[in-house]
Amino acid sequence: MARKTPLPDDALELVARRFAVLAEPMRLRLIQVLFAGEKNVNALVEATGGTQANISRHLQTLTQANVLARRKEGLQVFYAISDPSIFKLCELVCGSLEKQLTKQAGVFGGGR
Amino acid sequence: MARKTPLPDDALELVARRFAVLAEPMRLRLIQVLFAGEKNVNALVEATGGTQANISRHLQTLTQANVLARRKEGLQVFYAISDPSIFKLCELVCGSLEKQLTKQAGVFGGGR
DNA sequence: ACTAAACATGCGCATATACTCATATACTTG
DNA sequence: CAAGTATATGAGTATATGCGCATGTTTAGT
Repeated sequence: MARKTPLPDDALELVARRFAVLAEPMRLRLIQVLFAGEKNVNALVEATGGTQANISRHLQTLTQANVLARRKEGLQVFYAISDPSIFKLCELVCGSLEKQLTKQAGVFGGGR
Repeated sequence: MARKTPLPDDALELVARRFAVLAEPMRLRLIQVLFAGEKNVNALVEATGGTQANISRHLQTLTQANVLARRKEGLQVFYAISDPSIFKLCELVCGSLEKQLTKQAGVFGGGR
């Protein structure tokens, strides 16, 4: 992003939208659960403890942002992470936050 | 983030907040301008074309999130990027978006 | 002490969006 | 075709937040 030409407003809004998609705890929870692999909606509802309607909406948001991929199989719909950069994104943010929080309490599990 | 222990809700909210800070075009604009180095508020107002009040608020948000560092010098206040992970974050998102948009129009400049 | 400059902040408005409830749609099975 | 299951969506509400306007606060100069 250290480019000579500044990003136009259109591009900035796209980047902002991208970050906004990741700015909700429930969506992060879904992403985290999907790190283990593809899951159908019902499994995600149970894993997250959310309501079916709400989970469905979040899945729609994540899919429209091309973060998740949607695969329909009979009655069920399976979702999976489709953008590999999500892994690094989350690692970066977690690492940065851990550094910041080292001075304070340990909200994060153990290490790394 | 592919850890065995799932992140607790507290941590997820922290991560979400982190992303939310980066989910505003004007804040991204500020960050982009600051990639070139430390600047005072007036310079940032002129560079972004925003109002002084609004820029000041965004700077406060970014500083509270430890994305920027604040340095007071006489009448002026200088801001600079304090979290180096911001660079990689923006690169990752931009790269991912460019890939997605390759099929469509070229909103981005030339492409690194 | 007064004035001016640089920055921050209280307040109100408008908009966005996450959530819940109820209902609709799509598909399978009998 | 009827009924049931899995998922999606429309409507309404509550909360959050970005913006503009006006004003407050801090510091420098005379």
